[in-house]
Order: sequence, then structure tokens, then C-alpha cells
Amino acid sequence: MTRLSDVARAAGVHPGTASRALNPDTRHRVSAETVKRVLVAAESLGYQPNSVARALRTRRSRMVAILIPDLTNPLFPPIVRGVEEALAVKGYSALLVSTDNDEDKEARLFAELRGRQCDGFVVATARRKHPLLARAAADGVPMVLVNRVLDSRHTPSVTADEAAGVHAVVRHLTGLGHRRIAHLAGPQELSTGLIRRRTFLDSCEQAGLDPRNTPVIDATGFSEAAGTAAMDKLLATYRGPERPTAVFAANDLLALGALDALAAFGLRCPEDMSVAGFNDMPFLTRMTPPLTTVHVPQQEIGAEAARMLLKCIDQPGPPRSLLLGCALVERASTGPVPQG
Amino acid sequence: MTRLSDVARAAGVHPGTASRALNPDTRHRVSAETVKRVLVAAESLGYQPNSVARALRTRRSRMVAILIPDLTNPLFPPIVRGVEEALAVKGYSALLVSTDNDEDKEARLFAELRGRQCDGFVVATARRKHPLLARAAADGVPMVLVNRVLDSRHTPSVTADEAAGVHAVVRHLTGLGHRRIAHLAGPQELSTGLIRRRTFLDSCEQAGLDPRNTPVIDATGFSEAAGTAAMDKLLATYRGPERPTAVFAANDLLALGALDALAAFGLRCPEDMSVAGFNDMPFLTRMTPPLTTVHVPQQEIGAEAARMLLKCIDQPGPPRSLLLGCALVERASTGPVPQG
DNA sequence: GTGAAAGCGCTAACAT
DNA sequence: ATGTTAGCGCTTTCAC
Repeated sequence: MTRLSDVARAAGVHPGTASRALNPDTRHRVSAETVKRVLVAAESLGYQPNSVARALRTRRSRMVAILIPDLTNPLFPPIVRGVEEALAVKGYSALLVSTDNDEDKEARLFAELRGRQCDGFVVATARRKHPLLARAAADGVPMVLVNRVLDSRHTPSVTADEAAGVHAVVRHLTGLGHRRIAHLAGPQELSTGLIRRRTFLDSCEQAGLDPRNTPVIDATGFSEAAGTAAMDKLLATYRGPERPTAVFAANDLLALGALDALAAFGLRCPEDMSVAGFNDMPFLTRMTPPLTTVHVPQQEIGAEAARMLLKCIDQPGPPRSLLLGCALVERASTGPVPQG
Repeated sequence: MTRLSDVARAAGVHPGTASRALNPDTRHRVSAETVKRVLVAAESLGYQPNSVARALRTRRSRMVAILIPDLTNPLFPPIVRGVEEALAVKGYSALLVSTDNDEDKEARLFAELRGRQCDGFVVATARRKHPLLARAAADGVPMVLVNRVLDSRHTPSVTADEAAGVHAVVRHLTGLGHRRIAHLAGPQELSTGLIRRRTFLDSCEQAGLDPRNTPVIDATGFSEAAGTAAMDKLLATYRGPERPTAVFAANDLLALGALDALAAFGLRCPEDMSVAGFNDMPFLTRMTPPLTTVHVPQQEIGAEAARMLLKCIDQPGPPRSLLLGCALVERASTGPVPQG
């Protein structure tokens, strides 16, 4: 690899001068003519600065780590894409890491990434209680949470306006005449699971529904299998006229799993029961039935998180939380209350 | 951050000794007792080696870059996941980059990543002619291609055994009685597009089909929109008894788009026309109709590519190509030839 | 088995 | 405006 000293020699200047000429921020300290000579030399030698040496010297790696639970969950690719794009604009690179929600793995990887001198972290793996993250945040590690937040709201975050989304779902369902609406709740150790559940109950109450008619079933995870199990339980518990006519699942995967349980039970969606999800994961329009859900601008969340993080890195300030709007997407899995 | 010299001081040894004690490969050159003292000191100080300094000194960053066209294409997340996991096992980290098939962007990012001293590249963006990659490979940059390969087969690669997959599809369709089978071909500048097309034609010929009855329509990309357009063209071109009774789309996205065109044309799948895809992207079972396709072990491809790359980095050798088996997945989008 | 010292390639403070 | 110098934190060759 050609080094800075090679460029300097070719341009007939000292390496220090070449460095200044190459760096746009210090270029003004070098005569226009020298700058040109250095630039030409660098170009003709195909000089590519060694980021490792630069990082060692400046203590800035211009790398940001992205922590996600699992890239094969369709929720995350758009976020990563958004982060990566926003980073690239500023000359930063993205180190991607999947943690599988495994605490040990997460701790190991986090330490490793700190050792790699990552300038900051975009974190999609937060649990409400998260000693590792809380500690790192307290230590001043630049960090922005996406989607999920900590109970102690002292860490910058970018999330969807989930409350608004849940409200919209409940309004939609009550508008269709539903008075018995169940919620398949996500893991309560995640802020998303908690907020959606709480907002669901609040919204139902505001809509004048009897709390006894808005049961909540806890799913064991944000997965299709958990959705099926939760719906099975719902159908086993509430029979006959007690059976809810609509279900709000805490996310799309739960909703898809719930649809399976419904079908296995011999019930049709939406004729016998309406089902709504959350997130608007890809390809939902192609499913049977196309799922009513809340669109969350995942890519934008990722991009905003990256921008916020770079700002934190450059000039630490008080933590900010950004809430991005989300919108109900009405499809065919929700419909009017069954008659009779 | 605590440095090696801190650990050395705490253990009462010279930094050089601490370094040897910490490194498993050189540990045997240090007395067992000293090793223990250093390890204890490192542990109690929470020492995390500075990978940047190490990389500068050893000229090994232990980072690998992954180049993909677009993470939001459901094909790629499993690959990335596989790569990342296999890398993590060996203490390597993954830098992820999306190129959007934009040559300039790709060249810029590639140069940037080389500047970051990435030890190697897993490349999912190869076109058949690819000066940038050919050049880099010739320069000895460690690199493994996934899914797509170069025309000059001099670069290591891990791909699905596409020919076998295409054969299986054609056999499946002819077994169902189809004698008029069309192919919606992918971009011919990609090896996948070319191989699938060629193998399709070969297989049909081997099956004794009249070449006039196995038309090929070129799609402009591997996308749903391109699939719709290609199917529109097919339906406009071959009418009445000339209309194929089955279509093999070069990938699942094309097939999904084709289904839309079919529906818009008032034709049912599979009653009026069978449709098969390729790749077995996620959630295909939930679509209407569930798509018959060829399963490609994307995550395994990623993992094998990463392992192959690490081997190349450690001990360069002649390029190897690994072909992973893929399997037909029969679902409901293919059926017997319509009667009459 | 351990210490000393050099140097990876770069930037930034200081000197001219 | 440019040259000089030191040093980021580590590994590794060379002494002892």
C-alpha cells in the first residue's frame, strides 16, 4: 500500500505538509500550489489513507456499531439500511452485530466493539432493564437506542410514536363496531411490549369499552409461534359470546401466528374475527388475508438514529428522544363486527 | 481506556511481557506465574486491548467487509447473518455496506474499505464483467464471492448449485404434464440470470420439449415490478393455445410480480397457469398461492463464504468454488396442466 | 523468561 | 507556509 510519505516524496514536500494538504479542514494552511501538487501526487499514486493509523492517532475510528437481535427478523434490515446510509454520507462505516438477545454474547461483543474503538453505538437490542447499556451510557459511551428504550429515559433514542399507532388501531376497530377486543401482548421486559399493552388498555377505556371485554394474553416473544400459542389460549379461554371479535397483536409476526391458530380453529379472518398487527413488515399485502397494521418508518428511524449519534459524538449534549409518526394501514384482516 | 502498560505496571512487568502473556500464541514464552499475574491484573482492570493499535502493528484488522446490493431485499439478510456468525467465532467483525448496484458508489466504498485495512471481502454484488472486482482479485485482495460469480472463474466463491435447482424445477413441471413452459429470465449480466436461463433451456430440451414451446422473456431486474412487466409481455405475446401452461421465474420476486400480472389478466394460479420461483425467500408459505420454489441455503452460503475467506487470509491458495445443494420446495403455485 | 527499543502510518503541537 | 518532532497503543526483534 502506498503511504502518505510516498505521496509527500512525490510532491516534494514533508509528510506533515502532505497531511495538511489532504485534509480539507487544514488545507487552508497550505499554499494553493502545494495543495495541488500533493493532490495530484496522491491521485496518481492511488493513495488511500490508512484509517487504522489515523484512528490510532486521532482516537476516532469513524466506525459505528449496530447491535440488533437478529437480522433475519424482517423488522431489522430496513433499520440497518437506514443507519448505514446515513453513516456513509458522513464517511462513517457500520459494524454489524447480531446478539440473539443473548446477554453474554451481547456483553462479549460490546466489549469487543469498544476495543475496536467504535465511536458510537446504534442499539436495537435494549431491554427495559439493561445493566450493560445503562452502565455504558453512564460511562459516556455515545449511544442511540432505536425502537426499544430503557426504563430510565436518560439515553437518546429514536422510536416510532407507538402510542399514536396503537390509538389508531383501537379507533379503527371500535369504528368498525368492535366492543370485545383482545390484545396479544409482546414481552413486557421490552418497552415496545409494555407501551403497546398500556396504550391498548388506555385507548379501549377511553373508547368506553368495558375492561372485562378487553382481555390481554401474554405472548412469550415477538414470533409467529408465540402468536399462535397466544391465540390458542385466547380461543380456549373466551368461548361463545365471550369471544372477542377483534384482536390487536403487538406486532406483525404475532398477528401472522395468530391467523394460523384462527384458521386451525375453523374461524375466518376477518369474517369471524378481525386481526391487526404492528410494524408493517414487508410483503404483508401478499399474505392471506393482507394484514391491517401500523406502518413504522424503520429505515427513517435508522437514519435519524445515525444522524443523532453522529451529533452526540461530535458535541455531546443532553439526551434527545425522537418520536417518528406512524400510520394505520387498513387492509383486509379487519372488518365489521360479525352479525348475530 | 486502560492500556496494556497499565496492566503491565499493575502486574509488575514490562509491557512486552504483558503482551506475550495476554496472547495465547506467545504465552508459552512466559513463566506460568507471570502469566497468572498479568491475567489477574488485566481482569481486575477490565483491560480491553486496543484493536486499532494492534491492527496498525500487525497489519491485520480482523475485520471483513460484506458488500451487498441492498439489505432490504429479503435474499440478503440470511447471508449477512451467516457471514457475521462465522466471523464472530474467529474473533472477526463484519463491516456491512450496501451498494445499490451503483458502480461509482461501489468503487468509492471499496476503496474506503481497503483504506480501513479490511482483511478480506465477502462480495454479493458481482456482475459477470466486473473490472473493479477482477482488478482487486488480481491484486491479491482476499475475496470470496457469494451467489453471483465472475465470468473469469478465478475468484473463490460459494453459491447454490443452481443448475441442480433449475433441473428440479423443470422436472417438476414436466412431471405435472406441462409441455409449454416459459422462463422469466433475470438480468443476463449477472451469473445467476445467465445460469438459470441456460439451464432452463438445456433442461427443457433434455425433457424433449420443443424449443418453440419454451419461450424466454427477459426481465429488467430481479424485482416484483420487472416480474409483472415480463409476465404482461408473455401474456400479450402468447395467446390462445400458444400460451404456456407454466412459468419458471428466475427468482421469487419475479414470480410474485408475475402472479400479479396473472391475476390482473383474469387468470388463476395454478389452475390456469403454474408459476415457480427460485431462492425460497421468507414467508412464501403465507402468500397466495404459496409459491413453489427452490430452497437456497443462504445463511449457510454466508457462513461457508466467511470460513473460506478466513482460510484465504491465513494461507492463500488456489481459488476454490463451493456449490451448496438446493432443493425443490413444492407448494401450491404449481399444479397439473389445465385440461381442454 | 524478561526487558529494551523500534516502528506500524498518521496527525498535531511546536518551531522556523 | 512548511518542516520537525513526538506519540497514539501495540507487537516483536533483539539483547541479556
